[in-house]
Amino acid sequence: MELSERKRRILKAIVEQYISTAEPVGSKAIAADPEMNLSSATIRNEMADLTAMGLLEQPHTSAGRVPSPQGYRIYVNELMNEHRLSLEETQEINKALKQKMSQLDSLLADAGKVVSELTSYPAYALTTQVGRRTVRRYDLIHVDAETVIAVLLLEDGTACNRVMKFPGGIEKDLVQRMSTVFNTGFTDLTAQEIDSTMVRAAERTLGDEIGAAAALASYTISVLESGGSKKVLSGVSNLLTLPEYQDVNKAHKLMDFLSEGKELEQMELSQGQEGVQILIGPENVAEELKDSGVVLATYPLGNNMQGVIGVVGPTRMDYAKVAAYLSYIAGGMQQISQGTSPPQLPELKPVKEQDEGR
Amino acid sequence: MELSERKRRILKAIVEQYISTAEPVGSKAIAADPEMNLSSATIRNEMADLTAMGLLEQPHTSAGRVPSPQGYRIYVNELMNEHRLSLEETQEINKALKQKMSQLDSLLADAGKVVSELTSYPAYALTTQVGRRTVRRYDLIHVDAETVIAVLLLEDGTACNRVMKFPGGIEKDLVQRMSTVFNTGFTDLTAQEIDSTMVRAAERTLGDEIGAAAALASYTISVLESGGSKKVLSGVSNLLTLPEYQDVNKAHKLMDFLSEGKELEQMELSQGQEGVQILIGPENVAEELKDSGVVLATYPLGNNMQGVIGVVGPTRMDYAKVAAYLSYIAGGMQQISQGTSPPQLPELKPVKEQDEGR
DNA sequence: CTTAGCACTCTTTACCTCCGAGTGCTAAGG
DNA sequence: CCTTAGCACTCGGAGGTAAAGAGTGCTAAG
Repeated sequence: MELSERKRRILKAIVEQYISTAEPVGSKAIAADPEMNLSSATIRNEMADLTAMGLLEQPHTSAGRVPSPQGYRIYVNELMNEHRLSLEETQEINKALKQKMSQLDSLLADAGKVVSELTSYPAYALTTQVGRRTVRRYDLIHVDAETVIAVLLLEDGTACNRVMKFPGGIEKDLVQRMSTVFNTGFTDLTAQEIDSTMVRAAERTLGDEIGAAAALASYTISVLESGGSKKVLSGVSNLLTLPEYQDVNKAHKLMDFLSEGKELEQMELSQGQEGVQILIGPENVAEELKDSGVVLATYPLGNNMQGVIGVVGPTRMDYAKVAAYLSYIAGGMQQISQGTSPPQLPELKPVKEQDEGR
Repeated sequence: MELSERKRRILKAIVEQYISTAEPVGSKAIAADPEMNLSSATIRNEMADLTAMGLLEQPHTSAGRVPSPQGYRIYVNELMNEHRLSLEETQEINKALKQKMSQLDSLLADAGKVVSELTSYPAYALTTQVGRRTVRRYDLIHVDAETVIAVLLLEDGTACNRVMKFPGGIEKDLVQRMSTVFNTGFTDLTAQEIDSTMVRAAERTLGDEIGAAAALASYTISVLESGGSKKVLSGVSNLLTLPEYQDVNKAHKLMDFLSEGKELEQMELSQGQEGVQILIGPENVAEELKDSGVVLATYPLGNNMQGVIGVVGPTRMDYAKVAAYLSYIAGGMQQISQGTSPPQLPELKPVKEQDEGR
């Protein structure tokens, strides 16, 4: 069936109404809109059509309609007005970001916090590595008889360290030889390329009986695998204010899922993508998100790194607004990370189209 | 009124029953205990007394009794059996800790996670600095003509690094001398004690014209100022499984409060204290915790640092068990941070007495 | 094609009653 | 004098029913 202009207007009205009330919306409520010069009966007919087309759903016979994920999709792709950030909104965001813009590490955390505060939904902030991640150079500092600091300089120019303790003591000589062995044998390798035979070989070469090589190798792998990716989750408890999560069980499941950080996979999927993405209900990969909505904004972050900011909420989320916020903040993050000052003007990318998700 | 031996036994039974069921407990339930050779009528009389003494409360006339905060206090101070960790329990803890015991940084986070998983309550892990925060040792790694990695080993045993770029190039010799200068002149100083005259003096001594010393000094200050206090919260969503937080509103308030990290003040109060502390209901300073229980374990953490692990739960928490867990894990954390291997044997400190809280 | 009208469906809410758990009190028994 | 059996009483929770309300689909008329 064709999606007439009128049907589109009705769908839009329904989605927006539902977004703000979280209650199934009936024909009368729509007819009440002065913009809509139609009687409730006519609207009922149209709604019946929209339901038949799979864009609306009916919780039960005598309830109003609720947008289906497909309905949301159409709304997001075609019907949604872009939310223009008001001057106050941008000022608010700028203020919040500026206050916290002390360090990139904490910036990430704070960006998440800002987003979750502004949107009242849980928010994610994370960085991921796009390309090959390897160690360029090892430095081992022998601090005292039992302590070594391992410093790994990665190919992307960042360094990380770990204090390693060897209760039985560790020889300075062993540390030095280990440094040589690792710098020749373990550089330019990804986490996958390091395997236990290599480690055992190194142990033999070194005469290492205290597992020092193994410890260093496993640290290396953990660093490489962590993908330099950091992630921060903020504002989970916001879920509890939403009517859809009044059911403690439901809330608990989602919160658990979020704190586990598993949805990272989801976000990794979106790595290639640029700009703002919206994932509605079943379009999400993770089972736990099948009836939630996710809005993601990605931004480049130098050195093969990519930042992602994400918001998780009910399917009935105010996509227009959230997308605008995320887009703006992602832009700000990018600029900050490039050392330029925080953004002063709202600059919105159009919301990206994307496949219909069944 | 005197607290007879029999009353004490009854109070103990009531508290324990309530801890495990979360339901008001009636006289019959207590009388059913074969240890208790009394009829329900007698118990009722005693319960009436205990209620008069303010140790029990009655939600409504025809419900059983619930321990009052004072009742808990007496239970915790005098009646509670110390929970001996079973072999399985210690093994479980050790296993969990060992798996995660990779790095002190993440150890903190992981300790919190372990605790919250083991106890099914939200858990806090944090370190605070009691006294001075200083650098113990500087290591400078000259990577290439333009690049130096500075590694700072702090007094608390953690290390941090930064990659420093000098676009005009930096001499290996300068780096080496700088290392000496900083190791002699800038260790054991707090952020406040480092001032610009020192930095200028160092620059002169070094013949440093590229601001290397200044860069290192400012990095040092930023690290020291960042206040080594870290805190991690885990397992908040566990609240939602508890019957007392089925009320979404209540849960939300507490969760919000916890994520804000405000109760840190609370924990700071307990800084001086050693060992395990238990704070019941109104004994908590924070309004939001007035009907929760908090168990805290503190442990020394190298020079001037102190670690705190805390668990927040309903007043009806299994204090004996939680205290045992925390005490054990705090002991483990301390040992790990001192570089010895993870603990193998349960070693419990007696639960500390403490003033009655009004 | 639109719309008023109407019968019908289904949820929500209020209200009521009944049941059971638990109490406090009294009186009898050791 | 303490313990215990018995009993009347209280009160919250479960279950059931009825009424209210919201919304629908269909029909027929404009």
